[in-house]
Amino acid sequence: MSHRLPVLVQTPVYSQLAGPLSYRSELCLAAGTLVRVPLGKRELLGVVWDAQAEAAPGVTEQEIAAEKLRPIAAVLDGIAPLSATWRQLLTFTAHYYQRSVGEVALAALPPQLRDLSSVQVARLLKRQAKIRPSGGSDHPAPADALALTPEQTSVIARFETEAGPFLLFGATGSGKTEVYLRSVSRLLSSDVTAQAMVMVPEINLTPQLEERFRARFNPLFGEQAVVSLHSGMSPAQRLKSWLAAHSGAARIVLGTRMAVFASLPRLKLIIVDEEHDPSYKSQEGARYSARDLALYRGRLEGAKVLLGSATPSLETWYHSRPRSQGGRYLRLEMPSRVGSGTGPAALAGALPLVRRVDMNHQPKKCVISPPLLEAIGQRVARGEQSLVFLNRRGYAPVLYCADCEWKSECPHCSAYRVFHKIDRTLRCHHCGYTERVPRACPACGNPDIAALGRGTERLEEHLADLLAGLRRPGSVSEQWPEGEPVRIARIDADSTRLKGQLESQLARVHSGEVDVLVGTQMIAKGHDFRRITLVAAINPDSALFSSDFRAPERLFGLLMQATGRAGRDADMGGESEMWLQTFHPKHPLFEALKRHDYPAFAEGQLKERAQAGMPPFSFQALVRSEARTQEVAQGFLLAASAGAVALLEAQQLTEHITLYPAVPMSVQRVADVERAQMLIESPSRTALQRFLAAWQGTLQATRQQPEGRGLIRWAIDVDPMAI
DNA sequence: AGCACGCCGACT
DNA sequence: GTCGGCGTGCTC
Repeated sequence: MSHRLPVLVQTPVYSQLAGPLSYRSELCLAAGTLVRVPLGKRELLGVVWDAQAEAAPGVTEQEIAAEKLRPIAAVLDGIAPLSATWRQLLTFTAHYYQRSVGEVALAALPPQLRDLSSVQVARLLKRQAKIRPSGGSDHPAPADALALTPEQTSVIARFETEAGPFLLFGATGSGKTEVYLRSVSRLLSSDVTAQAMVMVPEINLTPQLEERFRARFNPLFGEQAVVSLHSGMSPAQRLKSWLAAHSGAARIVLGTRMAVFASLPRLKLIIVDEEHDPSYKSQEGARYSARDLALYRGRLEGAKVLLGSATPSLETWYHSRPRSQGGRYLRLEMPSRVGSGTGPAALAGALPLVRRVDMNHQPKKCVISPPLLEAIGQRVARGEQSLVFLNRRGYAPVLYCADCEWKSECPHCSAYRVFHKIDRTLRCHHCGYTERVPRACPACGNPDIAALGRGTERLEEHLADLLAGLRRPGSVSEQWPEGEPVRIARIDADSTRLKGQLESQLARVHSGEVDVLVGTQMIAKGHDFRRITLVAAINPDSALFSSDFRAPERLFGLLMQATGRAGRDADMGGESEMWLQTFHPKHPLFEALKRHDYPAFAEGQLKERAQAGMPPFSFQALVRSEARTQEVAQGFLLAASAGAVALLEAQQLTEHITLYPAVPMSVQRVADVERAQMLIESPSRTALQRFLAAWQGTLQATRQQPEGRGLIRWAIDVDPMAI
């Protein structure tokens, strides 16, 4: 007897094939089974899906005659079927973010699984089974013997006894990672099959976390206990990690946002470190938030969820207000820094002093104000390190001709090309278009073209100039009778492009070889610098008056994180400083930062958001469209919103949904493609979801109509990060 | 999305 | 006379 099986393959929503496809099979395969199926001339990886699954939004389902069904090509029977909760997680993700289930589910599997034949997979599994080591010894994890601070002890106790989800609100350097390690350790020792997932925002941060987890857990649970999942791994490594997690052999999965979709049959704990980080929101394909999905998945699977941050997202902060006021997460606080135990008790764990330099009272056009320069000089003289932070890479953001007003515009984007002095190029940071710097103005021939503004390259050069007279202490030698000159290093996306460069640069800083480190936000995140006693933000003002309502939140988080880089060694903690050069020293954001007072900052922001009816007090979605001309891009959105009005009437949602007009995106043209967007807002998440699901069909239909002619693509971004 | 079929321009 | 441009159409 032959069965009719629904199978998901990787097809996008707008392909008319968005729902599961039907195939014939002699075997009645369980939902979740991986198969290979023919589609047209191709053979694709598919997942047997649940029979009752409804069609994708905007697609009308039609039954295909039994005799026209094609048979399944192969069954990957070495791999256990994906669980019902995994399927539910992916179904939810697809619906919530308005994509097809096939696209989302197949993208969540390791890419190599899609290319491998069933024979190759079987061979691989055989090899894996052979090398599987037996579990580790039952020695207690060595580091679990270390003393915890009272704050850590109390947080762990509450985490164990209460339900969550939890927000671990801990200052930088308060020992959040130790809490993660301890919670995982307790779980895995008390439940011999339990699995845990730990997410970090960036690939850069995984090696250092992986090292700590391996050191702690490999001796206990064997070599396969800890695996990583992130896009920097080779396809083969990713498949291996994925299979280890799926089979239950891996007890701990570390990874970036993609890890939230890993198959973990015995998942009991999910940790989201630096939960506020925008990297958790995907900007490609399904625009999912791995943090939000972690919470959903935790609820679905009965796993505890722990979000950690020193500067939580305002959404999380709001949801973690006291339960008596309607809060849904439990807030656990660790306000104090951990002292290393070697320094004087009074200084151990002190937070850096925040100093504001009022740039209105400094020499005009100075980049490093005299008092800051003086302070950096003092650090150099004492053999301490400084970190100078500027969120703009390259030498200068624009070249300019004073004679004819020519500017280094990108011919393909509505943006300026950035001058990179190192290789004498003009580079567009949006489309990558690169040219050699012209010797003279390309418009009028004036040989005297100027660099406007500054990036990290120029700052590095400028600092070298300013500090040229200084000598490193104790460096007098035959070669340097007056002592060696100050050493400056730069860390940004350009100086760390090649593999291993970031590591070697960081090693130079750690060894004390570098006196002053210049860099972008890359250096503000996570890296544990021991000898830095001064951090300076050169120009943090630009984000203060941004049109993006989330800009202050991001700036505060970034500056707080940067502040956290200073004085992590307790011996120096009390004397370390964070310097801010600003034209608005009295701005409430800086006032709160000075007091290290995130709650006050958050309260102010939440008040503003509540008044303006913005998230978390409302829910948003963005439709973006791309075309050769701005008229077509906006015309498509305009036509689709006309359809939306009728839809809202029919759904009786007119009162609950606000449609904003289509506007050009802030960077209107990228790589010769014009971009437009349109905001949809609602105080109710359910109403927004209902509307979007129905509107999906209108958007697809609009594309076929005259208004859709010339449209390159469109996409919905639910809960967008930036508007 | 892939991959076909299908009809008009510059090359061996 | 062919190779190849990408415009529409189909895939359980």
